[in-house]
Amino acid sequence: MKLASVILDIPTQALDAPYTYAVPEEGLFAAACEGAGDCDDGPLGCDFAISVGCAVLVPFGHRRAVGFVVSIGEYGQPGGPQWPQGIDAGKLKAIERAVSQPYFDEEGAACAQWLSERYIAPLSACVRLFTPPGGVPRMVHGRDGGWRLEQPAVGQVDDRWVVAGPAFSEFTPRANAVKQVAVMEALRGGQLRVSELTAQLGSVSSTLKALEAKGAVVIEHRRRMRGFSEDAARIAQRAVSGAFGDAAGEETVGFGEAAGGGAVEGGAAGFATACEGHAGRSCADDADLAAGNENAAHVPSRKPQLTLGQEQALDAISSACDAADGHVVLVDGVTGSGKTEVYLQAIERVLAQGRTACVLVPEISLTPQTVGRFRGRFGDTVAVMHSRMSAGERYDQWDFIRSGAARVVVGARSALFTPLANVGLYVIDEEHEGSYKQDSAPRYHAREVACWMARRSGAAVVLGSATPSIEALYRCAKHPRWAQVRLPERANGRPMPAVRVVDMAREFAEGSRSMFSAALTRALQEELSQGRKAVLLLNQRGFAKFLLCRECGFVPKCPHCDTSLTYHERGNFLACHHCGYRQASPAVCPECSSPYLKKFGAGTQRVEDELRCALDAMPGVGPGVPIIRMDADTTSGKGAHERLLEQFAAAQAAVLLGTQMIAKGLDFDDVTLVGVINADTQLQLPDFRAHERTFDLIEQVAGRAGRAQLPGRVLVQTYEADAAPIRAAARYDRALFLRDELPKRKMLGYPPYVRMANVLVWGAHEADVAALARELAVELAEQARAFGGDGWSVLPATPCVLAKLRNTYRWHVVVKCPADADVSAVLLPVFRRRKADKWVNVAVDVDPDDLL
DNA sequence: AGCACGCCGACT
DNA sequence: GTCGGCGTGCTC
Repeated sequence: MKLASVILDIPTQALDAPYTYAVPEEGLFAAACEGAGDCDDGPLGCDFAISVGCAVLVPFGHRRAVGFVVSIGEYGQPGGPQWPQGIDAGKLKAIERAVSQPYFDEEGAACAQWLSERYIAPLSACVRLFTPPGGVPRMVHGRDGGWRLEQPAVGQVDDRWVVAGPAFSEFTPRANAVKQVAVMEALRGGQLRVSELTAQLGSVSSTLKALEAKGAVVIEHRRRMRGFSEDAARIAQRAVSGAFGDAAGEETVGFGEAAGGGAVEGGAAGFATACEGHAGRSCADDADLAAGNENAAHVPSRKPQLTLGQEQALDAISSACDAADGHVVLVDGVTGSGKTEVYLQAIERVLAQGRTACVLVPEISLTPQTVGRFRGRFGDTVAVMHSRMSAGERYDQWDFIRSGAARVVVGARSALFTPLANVGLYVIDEEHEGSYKQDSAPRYHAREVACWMARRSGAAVVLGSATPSIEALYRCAKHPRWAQVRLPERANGRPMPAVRVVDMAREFAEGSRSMFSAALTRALQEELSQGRKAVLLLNQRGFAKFLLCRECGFVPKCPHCDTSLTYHERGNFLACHHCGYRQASPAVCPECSSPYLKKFGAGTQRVEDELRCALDAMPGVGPGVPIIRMDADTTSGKGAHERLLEQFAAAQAAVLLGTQMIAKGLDFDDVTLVGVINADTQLQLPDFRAHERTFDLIEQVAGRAGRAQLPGRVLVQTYEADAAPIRAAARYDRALFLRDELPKRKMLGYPPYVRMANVLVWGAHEADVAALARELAVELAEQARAFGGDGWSVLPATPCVLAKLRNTYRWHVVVKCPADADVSAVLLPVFRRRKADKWVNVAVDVDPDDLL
């Protein structure tokens, strides 16, 4: 008997296990659709073969449910589905039918399984990562109270095209058939969309019908690829206005050609052959899906001469690829060292071997410029996947990947789960970025998933960063499969801009109350009055309130944890959210007795107002110099991000004022000044990664200045001028930073010296939350003692730093174990046997990015 | 006794 | 997530 293991698409803890069903013999073959009247299941209306990765309809209790097949095979076959415990043969039900094409293969199923165990996450959530954007079939309540299967709203869209028919050349319309003449005339220039024809000539439907009956034209339905041409148009515009990607040592590669436009049939053939599986639908013209991005056609750009460092990096990557065992190469290169060019050439080699490449980029740097660099080199074989695309665009890209025509995928972390076959190389750019960690279940880290996938499939992983994570550096030092390559020089030979640290405590002592120091004000005036541009970074991360003495820079710290204490308005006390220590809030600075103890936190809006006043008062600057503000508020709309950058690029002198999102990816030749308004906020976050993030941020943002011929300078305002991360960043001295940071991490028990799991507990009633968190802490401690052993510890349950968020109270329990221990394996049983609580939620964050 | 409600467990 | 079984407790 053939069995299938099915994960139900019902996100409930009680149902989160594989269910075994019998596979009906006829279900293994796709039955051809008999006729239009037969199927009421939506647009596809056809049967699919039951195989791994399919959505299937299964009987479940008294109803039917949708699930996903994760394994299939003859009963008893090793590795195949298990016979369910306590179920006798008669009780085993059969899958009703498959309701979709396969979304993933056996490897995808294995990955979902691994994810659920590694990140202690629901299987259904892990499987869902692999499903196409726009959704999957699901059971819904009908109006009559019954249940019916609903197909996803998002699917493919077709355009109707008019092409010359078999009798095109012989046919001459009657002279008074004005529209027919016009249509025939228009067609002489080539095929056209019906919509274009309608726009030119008005209603043409009856005309076309008549022409089609005569055989003069044929109306074809062809799939449309959404989103492509708009993207390409924007890239072209950008190329003209002169702002482009991380392209040190290169001209505006590829963009110039793109601006010219013109249709080229690129990469289409593969899609046409691969799409024969679309049952019951004509897909001969799906080739157009790939070719339909008319404006996006690129002439492959020429390769620039590599620097010695780039050559070495490329060699290391080639060896990693040859090893075919999940080797990892960390490309540790300063901003502007030409990491992207290394990726491009490494990908080229992988493609030449017939394999594909998956490139991950942080969401915020996934701009048209970034995509343009890849399309410039690999043309229409590049698929793109990120959250700012519409569901339709993402669906089309997903399907394009599944067709096999896409050879390179560039996307955010979720691009790992697209159906790209035969991946030979995973590239993770800006590897240190926090956005590679998903903040909902499964809380995976893209780096870890890529490494797992690479190991399984004999691929290699390239990590790139100017500021690699401490974890990555540590693994390069310890792990035989990890290697590090340095690119210490910019590809164009320009020096890194000088960084000056401005001591704001001293400024304050000298009587300045402004958030802009005298040095920054002077620098702004000098640069802007000469028609150059400035980027100001407002570091908003770290909105947890803390106290800071404006005279000496003192910040109250926890005596046990070396994290800053968080200020609580209600009750006026300071608390450590790691160990629970608390003390009354001091009235004056404990160090210098100053009464100027400031609660920290300032919004972009306020900074913009103050900056406006400052600029208006400057000789040679004044109200004519625009301030372009980029933060979560001003970039929410589709394309807003690009629009703001275009404004900045187009302006003469201008200031770009923004949060984190301006720290990377953007690259303007005429930016000569970079200012960090408040380097401290992040530094003082009560979190173990606070110093690392501060160091990273300054290094990253410094790289934005003086990238071309004009020298750049960087001003970093801080109340903590002596703090190691700031001093080290100002000198581009990572070793100095690590000498300060690593001993602390080791002593206090933080990564990379330990592994952690953060057990989050949240709910509407704090008492319930606290009680459950304490209960869990006890249970986890017992489990750790029994199955963990030496080097394991479970910290007491405490409120999170962000103790109340959107009206829910948050507590957490931190588990630590040795760096080489399997924290998930020990904790998993505790959470698998736990029943869900009605009022209080629990989630586990394995290898958390922060403990907030 | 008859019924409303809520909790618990099954669901392959 | 949904449903049915069963216990509790209230009402006729």
